[in-house]
Amino acid sequence: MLGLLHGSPMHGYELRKRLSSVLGAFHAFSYGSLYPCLKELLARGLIAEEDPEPSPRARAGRRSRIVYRLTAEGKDRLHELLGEAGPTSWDDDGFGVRFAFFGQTRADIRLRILEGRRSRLEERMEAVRAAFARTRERVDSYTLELQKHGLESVEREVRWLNELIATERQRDTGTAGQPRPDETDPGHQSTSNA
Amino acid sequence: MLGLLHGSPMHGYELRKRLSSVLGAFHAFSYGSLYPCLKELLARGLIAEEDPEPSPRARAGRRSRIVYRLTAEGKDRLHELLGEAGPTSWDDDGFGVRFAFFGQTRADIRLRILEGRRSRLEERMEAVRAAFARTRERVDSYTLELQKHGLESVEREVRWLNELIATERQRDTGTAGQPRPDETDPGHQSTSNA
DNA sequence: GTTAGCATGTAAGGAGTTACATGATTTT
DNA sequence: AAAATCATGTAACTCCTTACATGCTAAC
Repeated sequence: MLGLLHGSPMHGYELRKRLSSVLGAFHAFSYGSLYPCLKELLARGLIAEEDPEPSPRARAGRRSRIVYRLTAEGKDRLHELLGEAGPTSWDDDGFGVRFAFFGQTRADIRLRILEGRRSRLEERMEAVRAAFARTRERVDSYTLELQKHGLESVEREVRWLNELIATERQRDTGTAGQPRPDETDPGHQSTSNA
Repeated sequence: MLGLLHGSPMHGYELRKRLSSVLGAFHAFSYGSLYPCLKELLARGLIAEEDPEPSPRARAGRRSRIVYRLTAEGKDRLHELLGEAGPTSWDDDGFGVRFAFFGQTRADIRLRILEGRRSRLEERMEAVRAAFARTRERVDSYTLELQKHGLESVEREVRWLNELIATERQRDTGTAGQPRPDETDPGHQSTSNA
């Protein structure tokens, strides 16, 4: 939520829609948790109500939408969270959220997160492969097929991470002094950029 | 848990280890939920305590391990659950569990579950692609890359399902009268089978 | 005989959902 | 003006985890 509000001020209802679309693959939140969360962030001073700009046509008692914006403290906390190491940044959700806001993250931290995620996946692969070897003869072929598919998915993600890491390194060393604001896109093939 | 106990009677501690290895990719359970669950299944009569076989060396008050076995009612309930249609059988967890016990599931139900999962994934892909087209120009390249990777993962699973479905259909029509207990393995490439 | 790991259990609490309640704005 | 949808919020509940408490069994 802090990450989305960093982009632009928003009200809760829209926040939820964006949450579903940006993090849709990982997680969505119901209003039952979203609004209490906004409340707490407000109490902690990380976000603030945008005062309703006194535009010509605005009615006095207009209190339907409540637009929140990120405070300076909120910005600090956001970058603290995005840069945080540890288990929370390696699991599916934690990594996904951090990656989604890579655009607002320092290059060295990006690299650390990508590498952390890769190590974690490699550990998991080793564990699965070990269990694989141990139980190979005792499980039916469906279980085997499932495990194989899972393993290949993880292998695929590791290859993806390798590409991203290579691209990050290249950008780091190759264009040290000349930041290129565009061209942030790591080796893509088809998606037409506008 | 019913599925694992269908394989062979077990005590809670071991049940948890198997749960982690079979469903590891999807979910693991802590003892704090496992033992209460066993208790409830016992109360509902779906499992029963295996009476400690009076082996020569067994002491009287031996109450360290409690081995549970599936009752007839438990077996019924298991097959009812595995064959159940609806959302619970299409999400990641639900499908994973059902697939893991395909060996104990009727062929027509297997097919229905595979096809249900495929439809669900295809719906999701359509939704993501739509969001993709809508927001393409407004998101940074990292978000785009993430969505692309997610989409490709789903596409990969759909291809996997297609293979499985084809294999199921083949087995259904091709070898109607002659069940081949081995050769259950659908078109695999590398894994050496013992 | 003491440490390490097996084995069972419970109580407190975190995190999020569902279902409900309410009102404002836009569309038909 | 009715219906749909936008928008905010709360209370009860579900599900699971963490942390703790307890004893057994095997190894050194």
